[in-house]
Amino acid sequence: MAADPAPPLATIAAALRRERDRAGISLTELARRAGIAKSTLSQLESGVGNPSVETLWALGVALGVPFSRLVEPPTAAVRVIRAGEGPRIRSEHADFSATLLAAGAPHARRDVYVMELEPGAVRVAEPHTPRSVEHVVVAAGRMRVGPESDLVELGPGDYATFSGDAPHRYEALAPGTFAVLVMEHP
Amino acid sequence: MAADPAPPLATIAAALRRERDRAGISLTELARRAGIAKSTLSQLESGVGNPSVETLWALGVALGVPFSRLVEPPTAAVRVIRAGEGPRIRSEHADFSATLLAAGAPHARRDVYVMELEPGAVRVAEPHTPRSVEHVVVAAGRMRVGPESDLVELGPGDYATFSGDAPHRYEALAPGTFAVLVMEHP
DNA sequence: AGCGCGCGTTCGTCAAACCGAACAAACCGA
DNA sequence: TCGGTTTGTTCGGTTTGACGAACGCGCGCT
Repeated sequence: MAADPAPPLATIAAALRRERDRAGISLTELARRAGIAKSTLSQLESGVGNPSVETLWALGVALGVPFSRLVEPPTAAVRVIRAGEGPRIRSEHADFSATLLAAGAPHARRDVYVMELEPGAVRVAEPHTPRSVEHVVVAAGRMRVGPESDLVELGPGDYATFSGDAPHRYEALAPGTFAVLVMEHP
Repeated sequence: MAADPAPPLATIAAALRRERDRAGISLTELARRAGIAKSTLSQLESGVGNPSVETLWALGVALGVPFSRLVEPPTAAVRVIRAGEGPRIRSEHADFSATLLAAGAPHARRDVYVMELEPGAVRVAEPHTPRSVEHVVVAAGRMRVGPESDLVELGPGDYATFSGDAPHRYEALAPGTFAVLVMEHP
């Protein structure tokens, strides 16, 4: 249960590079924003050296990413699991079953919502945090959800997941629609 | 979207102490397991000093906790949010509302399930991973859930969360009951 | 070309993280 | 009461991470 065996020297280097050019800034600029010497940053991105927490923290802040994105390895669009589909776990002696919809991304932050909406109204969400992922399970009613380019229709028990960093929508198709929404941002 | 303003010098100290005596081992012992000098550990728990990533990592491994539990602030316990309660986000121009049920624990792994069960059957779950947390939102029907010591009854839209490291149960009270279950383990 | 600017790397210096040992205090059994 | 053990803290010495300056390179001006 435990532990991460490998000291993440290389992981940090990779994460640092990745996040930096995602932000589209130069090494020099990042060093300036983080208030650290660019020589230090250079070495870190080269995979040598073992930064102090303060240093790495400053970089996390400057990059606008949660600290631990820099230290833990990376992760993984659009899937639908219809009610009754998906890997099922059955109890042998009870009327009970559970379906695994999404295995935990190791270090994602996930917020759980209940969402209610009525037909006619369309909620269009502007893209948020890059690499954020949304999960929806419809509890009652019907709804159309997903990225604008790939809308799907869901009924009770249906599950869908898609990237939150593109424009997407929620639209009820029946009165009394409500759903459980899990927003996962890295 | 960003950032954690406060450098976590003190957070680390606190987390270190907390996790260590949760493990029930002495400072000396922990230092030995982690392969660091006990003097170093002593200072870290005192809140002075700014550990290197390698050092902190070694401590994380020795304690059997995911690295970032040591650097991010702690979290919470057993709560019920009834349908319609809780902080609500309303759209001003649509029949839409969302309720935040659980703010993301920074680095929890969360698995999302849909669970169906019929009355008469009781699913009793043996405790799993320490510090694991379960979230349930009932989609349809009624169910009784929670730790054996504190069962609560939920209807459609109701939400409950509780610790998964104590014996707990799921029990349907009405036919056609199904729920969304989020299991979060650190 | 010649110049200036910003990029990222490399080199010496200094502060500090880490270490090992020595330390007082608390605890336990004889 | 008195040794022996274990607790966690404090004290020099060594290693090393972070800094600033200097460097080579590439690009866009004039």
